[in-house]
Amino acid sequence: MPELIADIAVFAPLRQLFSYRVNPELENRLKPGQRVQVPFGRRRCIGIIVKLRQGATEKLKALETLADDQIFFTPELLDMCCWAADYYRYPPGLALRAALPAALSGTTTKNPQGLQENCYQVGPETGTPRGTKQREIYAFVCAAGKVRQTELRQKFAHPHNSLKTLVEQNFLVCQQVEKLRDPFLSELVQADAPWNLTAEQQQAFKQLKTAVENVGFAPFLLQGVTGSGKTEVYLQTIGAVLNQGKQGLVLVPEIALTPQLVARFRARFEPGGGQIAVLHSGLSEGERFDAWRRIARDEIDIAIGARSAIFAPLQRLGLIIVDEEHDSSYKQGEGFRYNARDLALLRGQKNACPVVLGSATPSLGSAFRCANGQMEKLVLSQRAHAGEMPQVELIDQSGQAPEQLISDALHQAIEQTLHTKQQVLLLLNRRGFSPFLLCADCGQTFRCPNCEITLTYHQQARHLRCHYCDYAMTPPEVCPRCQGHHLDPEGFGTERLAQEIATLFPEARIARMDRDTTGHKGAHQQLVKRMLATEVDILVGTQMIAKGHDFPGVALVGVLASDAILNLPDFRAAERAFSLLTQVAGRAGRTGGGRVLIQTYCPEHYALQYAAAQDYPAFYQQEIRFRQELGYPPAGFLANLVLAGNVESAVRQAAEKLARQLTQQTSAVEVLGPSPCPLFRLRGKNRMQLLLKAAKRRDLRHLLDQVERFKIPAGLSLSLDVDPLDMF
DNA sequence: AGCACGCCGACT
DNA sequence: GTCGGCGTGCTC
Repeated sequence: MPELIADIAVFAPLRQLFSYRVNPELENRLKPGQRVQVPFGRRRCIGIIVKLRQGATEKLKALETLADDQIFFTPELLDMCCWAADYYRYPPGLALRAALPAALSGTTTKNPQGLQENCYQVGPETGTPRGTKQREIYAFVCAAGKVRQTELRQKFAHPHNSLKTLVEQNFLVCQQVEKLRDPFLSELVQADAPWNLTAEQQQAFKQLKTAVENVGFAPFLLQGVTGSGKTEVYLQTIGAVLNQGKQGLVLVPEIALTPQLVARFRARFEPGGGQIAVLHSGLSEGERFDAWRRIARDEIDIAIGARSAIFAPLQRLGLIIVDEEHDSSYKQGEGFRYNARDLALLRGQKNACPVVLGSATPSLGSAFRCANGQMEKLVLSQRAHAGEMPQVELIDQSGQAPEQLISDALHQAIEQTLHTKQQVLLLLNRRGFSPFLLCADCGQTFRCPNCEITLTYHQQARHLRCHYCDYAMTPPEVCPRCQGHHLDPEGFGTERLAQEIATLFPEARIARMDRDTTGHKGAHQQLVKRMLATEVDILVGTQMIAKGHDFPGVALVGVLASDAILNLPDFRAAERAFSLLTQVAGRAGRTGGGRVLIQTYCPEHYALQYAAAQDYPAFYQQEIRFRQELGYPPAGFLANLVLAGNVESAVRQAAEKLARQLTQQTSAVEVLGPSPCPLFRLRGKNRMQLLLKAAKRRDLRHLLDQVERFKIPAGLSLSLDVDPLDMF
């Protein structure tokens, strides 16, 4: 007797689907993509219906209940997730779970309510409050009407006690409202009309508009030099999408770093009634869930977000934009190791809509696709607003004393720039004060007990910190080995650079931007604002300063220790360096006539040469030849296997055994290693890695099937990264 | 992942 | 005599 069966991806780390009987009363209410509760072993579990079919149900347990009244997976999205789970070798239930906001990924059907917060308004008492602070707050609330506690916290330091008194004395009344602390939505934006396009922008827009109107998958690479106005092309193309009654999805590398981009979308579309959902990391669980739910309820026209927004449940998707598509943050580095840029192309296929990958320095993979005719290239070679491309010079440091951090040429250029009241950016891709503390007497250094990498010295915080696991310790007064008193910081990080710059240019106003100074919320935006208000003359920072924002006042960019970027043990080091240097160079002279000085010990390196010449095509030609010769992506395919465990010898033995077994299987896949991971011990585990390299994706996939059959010894874990971006 | 079963050490 | 350590086995 055939009855209805639901195949369900249960939220558990298991590779198969599980089948359940559907009782007649639920039969008509079920659809693929729904979240349901099922009995699973001795407990109940949440899962997603992947498929409904007819079949024999005798031995099956029955599906229990629906978890929501909405569906968070459209058929296309569900398809994409299942494909991705298979491609990235991740359990389908966990892959689908990763596509949901945290609030829905729990193991119960209980959904969160939006968080509550206090909201104050003027109360019945009409006198004057006693304290100065109380009077200030009271006046502020009188002027503003209803004010949320969040806002008061921003305006006044620690208002809590004053507020309590004001409420007790009936100056204010307090009520609970749903918390809304979205920094993007609390800021008002000014309406903005489409700008006039340059001839190149017009050309690109025309093609994109045609693609948007001819329903169907169409992949594009929008390659535009920094300042060429890619955003305006996005905006007008989205306009065309909305005109078609469809929705746009915009992915950005790190939303916290791109408030300006979000502001432009809001300015363009909100005045006309466009609804924008911003999915950023600053949202609380409840807020994120609300934004998600609004998308699922089809109340949104444009969704903007980082990596995970590729799973936004848009139903009338008409365009996907991946901004700064080369950025490595699109790749999730642990758990479900998907790449949102690659999934964007897949989702475009499933949803039959165009996909635009935008970048000034496209990933080699995307450029390769264009070269093979799999993707159409649109080029913006000119800056949109007057500005000339900056002039880039390489400064050869090889003859210079190693302790001289700033070359004479850079020193002079900084002086000159300060003299003309313009701003300077200095890039040093290493935070902290100095990369290590060294005993001058016996050579003792300090390493992380978990990761064994050297601990970075942070002077301001007065501690040594591991930049991988965040372990911290107070530096000792005397050397623990020889009792000497000469523990000296060696080398430079941004903190020390800022200090050094302050002594070299005592009259300059200096700020630092890196993960240490932008830790708390809003700090990054604060720094950007100070730069824009020209309250800073020299901004020192890590690669963070190269991302996302326009600083019109910057006339000089200096790059220190560019070799450190170039010499990372990774076949993509040159691509990274080229990209970072080009991006940071683009920060100079957005309004014309900027200068970029790159200090280096190997000025002949092609990545530096072509970055200096701003010649992407030439860089691509040379780099792709190298990849082809060695079979690296995009000319080949990689998977990285990592065995981890507490016992070093057990990890080593298992890795060797696995390597032997895989080598015997096939000659179509090269098995490299096993070798200790670049960070052999990370977070206390011993780790060995095996890199699999194949010319054909099929061969690699077949070998990965074998990997899954490998019996992992007790106490060890094996993780698998398909298309790894970095091999740390 | 959970949550059970199972087989060996120190406690009222 | 038990309480409880976490090894390993299973989940439609």
